[in-house]
Amino acid sequence: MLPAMNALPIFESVGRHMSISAAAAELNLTSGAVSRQIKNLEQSLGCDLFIRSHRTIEFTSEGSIYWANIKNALADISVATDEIAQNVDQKSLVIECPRLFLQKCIMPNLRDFYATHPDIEVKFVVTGTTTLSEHELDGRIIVGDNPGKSGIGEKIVACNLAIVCSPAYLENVDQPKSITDLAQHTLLRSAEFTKNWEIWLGGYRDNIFGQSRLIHFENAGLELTAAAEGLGIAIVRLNLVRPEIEAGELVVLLPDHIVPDHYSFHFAYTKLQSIKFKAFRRWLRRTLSKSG
Amino acid sequence: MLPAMNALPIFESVGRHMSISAAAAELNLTSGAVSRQIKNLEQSLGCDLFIRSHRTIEFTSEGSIYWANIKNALADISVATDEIAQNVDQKSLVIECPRLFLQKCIMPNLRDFYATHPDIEVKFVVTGTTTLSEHELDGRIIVGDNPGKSGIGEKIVACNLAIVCSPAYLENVDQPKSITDLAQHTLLRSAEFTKNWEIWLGGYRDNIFGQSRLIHFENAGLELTAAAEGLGIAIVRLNLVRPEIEAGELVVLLPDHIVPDHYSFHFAYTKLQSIKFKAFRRWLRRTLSKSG
DNA sequence: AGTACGATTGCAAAAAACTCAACGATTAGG
DNA sequence: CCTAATCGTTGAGTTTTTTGCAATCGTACT
Repeated sequence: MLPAMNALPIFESVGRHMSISAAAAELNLTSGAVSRQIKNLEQSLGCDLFIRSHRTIEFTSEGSIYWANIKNALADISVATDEIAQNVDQKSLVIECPRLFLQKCIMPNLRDFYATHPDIEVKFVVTGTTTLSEHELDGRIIVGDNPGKSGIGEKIVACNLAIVCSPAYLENVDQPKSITDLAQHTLLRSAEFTKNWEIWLGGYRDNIFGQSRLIHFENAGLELTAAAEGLGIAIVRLNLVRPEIEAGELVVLLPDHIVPDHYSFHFAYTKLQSIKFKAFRRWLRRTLSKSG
Repeated sequence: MLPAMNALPIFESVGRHMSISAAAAELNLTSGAVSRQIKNLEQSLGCDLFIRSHRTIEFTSEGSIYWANIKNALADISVATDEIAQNVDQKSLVIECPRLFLQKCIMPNLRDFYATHPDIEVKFVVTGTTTLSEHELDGRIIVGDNPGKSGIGEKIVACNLAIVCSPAYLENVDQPKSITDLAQHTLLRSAEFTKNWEIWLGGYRDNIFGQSRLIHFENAGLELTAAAEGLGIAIVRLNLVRPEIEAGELVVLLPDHIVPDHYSFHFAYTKLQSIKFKAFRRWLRRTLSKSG
């Protein structure tokens, strides 16, 4: 009689760690999911595999015997699989994304990714810095929804547009109370995303741009630094500067006027057949849904 | 590296039969499902396991090696599982159902069930013939929906009420053209389901019963036999007499007046934890959705 | 007593597996 | 040569299973 096959690797992990939560961490699952799988396995077998006490678990005699057998069988399967599997996935994943997104959203979490997926190598490419053809790219993170492309595009995290400045900047000028007040201010602008101000200002665009002082920067990172230095008002994607806001280095102006937007992740249907790609996508979505 | 575990028993079966459809039959799946599982396995491994030609498949060299290894590992798992699994399921399933349903719907298909599940023993109990307490029963098939009971109840097959007689009966009398015409006829009635005529006649009940000739039988099977012998008009559940109708032994009278009804299957939530129960339920639903 | 930690569980969401039906390719029979 | 039948594959939609989240339980430690 064969048991629920997909519960076996989970059982093996739980038995090795002698801990539901440790197994969950290893397998990138929640402890609830692992707990259920074990429970289902036990119920289908008709006998307990673990004795639950306090906050630890230990094998029953059946569990101990079963674990040893399953461990060996899984090892055999693993060896057999490695023998014939030619890692289509051997080359690294290539993901394109905007510079600030890479710095603020990916980098801080990348250590976690490599910790849980030591076998997967990901290469990030900043949008616009290289000319990669479509098929050299495994996935692409962009602002908004990609129009007119085949494949899958999914929203991964909000990146609402807001305007910010440093507290120091406000010491010298009147705090703007409405969009029209911005005509009296210094607006920081980056060449990378020239549209952001236009989108945010909407109908006020021509009016404001005609009167306010503009300072241009090469990229959004510099714009942000300038804002932190008190040079003027920058337009930013809110989720990218959460730490600076929490630290008090930046404050959101006109918080009632925040324009919703989001990043999305795009890739070809066929990518879903790659185990490594799926692992990365899973991690990406999960990481951003927590931090975003 | 571990592959998709639940694809392995499928792969083993396909390799043993050297046929997608034979494996599908063995596993109670459609060939499409099996085909996909194999394809997914191949894609996750990054190499083909079978060569598809004409309408047959054969192993690739990798497939052949892999199959032998997987077969052994699965055998190990199976042995290990049998070692510790104390078949909670060892006792047979007990299912209660109406007599005619058993004869007409279950019996004709039971051979198929035992062929695909030689390890599962099912004991059928005719409703009303024994007094089994609730917890001795694994499931119950009844007409209509079970009111006021906890657990799961699911409609499994239609059993619309219709009236029938043999062609021979019609030779001696005028064929009824409306419900009121039944007053001039002989109505066959069984003690098992006394309500059927009442339900079917609805508002005409008192009127018809007062005038027509009634013959009572002990059970629905006798009533049906009597109808086939030309003794009168019987009320039956349409799906139970489909063979007789197709063979011309019975004809449906007043086919515009068929009262919809259905059998349903009831059981406790906890039964879903038994592999054998789940296999039976699956078979039951599938069999009846085809034949019903 | 209060807090902390690991395991469990109800519920809703996400993912995977399955069925159905249509289709393509090939073979056997007429 | 054409028609019917068979086997495997595929697209679309549905069902089942798995999972995450968050609340909860029970015990140990402070």
